[in-house]
Amino acid sequence: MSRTGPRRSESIRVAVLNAADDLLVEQGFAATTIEGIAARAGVAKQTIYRWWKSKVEILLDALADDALEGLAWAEPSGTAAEDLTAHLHRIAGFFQEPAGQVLQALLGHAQLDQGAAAALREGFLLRQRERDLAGLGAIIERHTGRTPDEENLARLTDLLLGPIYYRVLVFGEPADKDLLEATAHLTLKLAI
Amino acid sequence: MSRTGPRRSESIRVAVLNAADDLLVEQGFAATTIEGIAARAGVAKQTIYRWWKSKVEILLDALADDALEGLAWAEPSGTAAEDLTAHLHRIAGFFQEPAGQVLQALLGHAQLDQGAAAALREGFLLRQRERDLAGLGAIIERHTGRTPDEENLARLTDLLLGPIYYRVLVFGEPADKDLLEATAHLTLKLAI
Amino acid sequence: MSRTGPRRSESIRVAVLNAADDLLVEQGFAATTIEGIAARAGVAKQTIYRWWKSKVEILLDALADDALEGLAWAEPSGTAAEDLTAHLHRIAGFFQEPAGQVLQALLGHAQLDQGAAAALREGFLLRQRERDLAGLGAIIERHTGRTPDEENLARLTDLLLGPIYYRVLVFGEPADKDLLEATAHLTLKLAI
Amino acid sequence: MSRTGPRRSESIRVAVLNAADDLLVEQGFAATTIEGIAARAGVAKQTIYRWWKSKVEILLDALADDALEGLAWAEPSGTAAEDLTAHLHRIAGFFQEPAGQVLQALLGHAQLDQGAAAALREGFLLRQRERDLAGLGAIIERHTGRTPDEENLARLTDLLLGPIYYRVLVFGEPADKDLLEATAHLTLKLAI
DNA sequence: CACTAAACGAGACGGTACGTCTCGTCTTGTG
DNA sequence: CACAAGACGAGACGTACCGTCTCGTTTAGTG
Repeated sequence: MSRTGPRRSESIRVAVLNAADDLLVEQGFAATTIEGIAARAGVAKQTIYRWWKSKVEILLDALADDALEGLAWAEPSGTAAEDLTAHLHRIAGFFQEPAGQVLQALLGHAQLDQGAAAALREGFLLRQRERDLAGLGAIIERHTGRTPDEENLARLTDLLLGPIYYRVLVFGEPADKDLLEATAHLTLKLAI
Repeated sequence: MSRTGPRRSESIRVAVLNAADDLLVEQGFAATTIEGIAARAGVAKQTIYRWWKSKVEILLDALADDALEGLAWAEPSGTAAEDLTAHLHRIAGFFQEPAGQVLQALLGHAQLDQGAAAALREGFLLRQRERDLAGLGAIIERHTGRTPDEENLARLTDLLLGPIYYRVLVFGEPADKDLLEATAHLTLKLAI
Repeated sequence: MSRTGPRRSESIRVAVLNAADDLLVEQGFAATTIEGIAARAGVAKQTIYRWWKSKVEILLDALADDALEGLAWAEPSGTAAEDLTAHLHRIAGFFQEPAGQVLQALLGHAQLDQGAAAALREGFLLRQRERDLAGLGAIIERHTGRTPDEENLARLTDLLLGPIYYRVLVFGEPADKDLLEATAHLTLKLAI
Repeated sequence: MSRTGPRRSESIRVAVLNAADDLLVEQGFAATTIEGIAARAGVAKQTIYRWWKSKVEILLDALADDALEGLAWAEPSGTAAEDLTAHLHRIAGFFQEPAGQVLQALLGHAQLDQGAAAALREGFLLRQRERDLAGLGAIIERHTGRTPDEENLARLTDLLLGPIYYRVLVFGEPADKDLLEATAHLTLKLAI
């Protein structure tokens, strides 16, 4: 016997996530307040508090939809170097998009708040880590015929993704083409 | 003709920087408020606002003293690989110390606030970048006898430091020994 | 042709009135919210709003049953002074009972809300006024053989009841025995 | 050594009391919210909460200035009956003025809230009671040459003021001329 | 004995005000 | 004139109820 009464409104959920996204891109993280989101989404504050605990949760929700796509690995389709370089470009481009800015903000906030850090990890980063390991593993396997062991794969992933995140998070600017290619080649060199 | 009246009190400056440092480590960035710093330092709020524009500036000030030391490159003293690995360990250790936590917090906040990002860049990151370029350049030069050109050196620095910052900023945990060594070796391989 | 479907549930009506009564006595008027009444009565909010417009209406409903009895005039049975004094004691006692507290709260709220004042007047006070006029009139008539004219009777009623309400509403405490007796005697003195 | 720093702003105090007064008269007690008072007075909410605990305290403060004057006893100047009647008219008129409406609202709210009742008692009613006892006592003394004992005086005061408050608080309308005169005469009759 | 049709529980929703918190500015008197 | 103390305007916080609304479910009658 399912429960009675009205169900959670999907249109509200979407409106809130969009409002949060928009505010973050337009005004930045600090100005993205629950009140602001509520006003922008045309929704009562209490309605937001009913479904989300904090703006971090909202942004995490918003991220879940968009980032999985933006950071997805394409099917291997060329040489290993081409595939890797293409993926790095994909990442660099992602951080220019709204969803990428959301991720960047959440990563920033995670440095300042243990709880947010844990939530981001559980809600997004670990999942993404799996996909990164799998994506890189698939390319290596296709190229060498062998599946790298877990430990090596993890290390290779850090080597591959480290520099690009470093440029974005520390210097606030996307990595340039040459760096991406160098990173891809170097990672491959170690992988073989 | 020098002006009359009391001059800026150095003891207040130190008390404020220490209070900020302490609060950040003990309570985190969000709880490190100007009000809190003032109370902890036994100083009036207005006095702080007279000399600093924001808590970011205070922390930047605090960082200036400590981080330059914590992230300094030692004189080359062994093989290139040894020197690089040692420096990476130094960095990893730095993020466990108070000064490292201040830097981490400022990097986090920089993702959320354009102004803070610029201030951090001007006040610390660019200076540190120079030192990283110089430090890595010196090691390569000692090993190969040749000075790498600027472009290559920048790329090598990103490859070297990227993974370690990636692990700290994205996963909130220090890079493990193996990753550090792999990074150092790989960077060297490309450098030669 | 009478309509189909379930009829208004009497048990709900009683449960709501009791819940309201109880809450008022236990928690006070402000804490007597529609939500609280609904929860206490085990009833949906909408069900309450279907049958009552406000908590004032609910309390008025609750009063209707009890207060008519609590403020009723007994049959004249002794000397006029005795009867009057007895009735005043009845009133003083009434304000200690739950129903009396409900009336007191409604009188209080009526000072703050024109609509509630009107509702209380229509729903209770005017009816009670009639009964007070009649009750006092009957005693005077039995004592003097004459029926006082309306205007005089109204004035006498105000003189009789004023002090006791004054003590309750202004000082929050029941009138003492001596005041009640003095009031009764004085009213009689003027009546003759 | 007196303390440093800014002092409480008297102009703010006055602005808040006036705003509260105005709102109460224009919109009623329920619509007289702290937020509304703050907005109307051009003052931050926090500033209100710094100096007053609730809107009741604000209104009490507002009352303190005005009501002492509005309910003051004039110097005896005619016959006792004239003086008493004049004072009753004064009271009746007072309830038509803003200050009177404030008192009426506070009396109303006192029925609903123990704390407010106590505050009203302490902050106003007891003081006023003293003045009423003294005022009536003075008139009686001038008329009879004797000072009534305390107990009698209290009873006489209740008899004198009861009916007029009764008409206002229970029926929401001022007592008519005849009732005031009858009350005054009757009280006097008992006093002698 | 279906077939209405309203009553009912549950509770989501847009609002308003609450009382609290912290911000950055401004004001006042002391050393 | 730097400083402590702290009042002040501003505005977001998270909570409590408001009164309205939408859902299934339950409960009479009517045909």
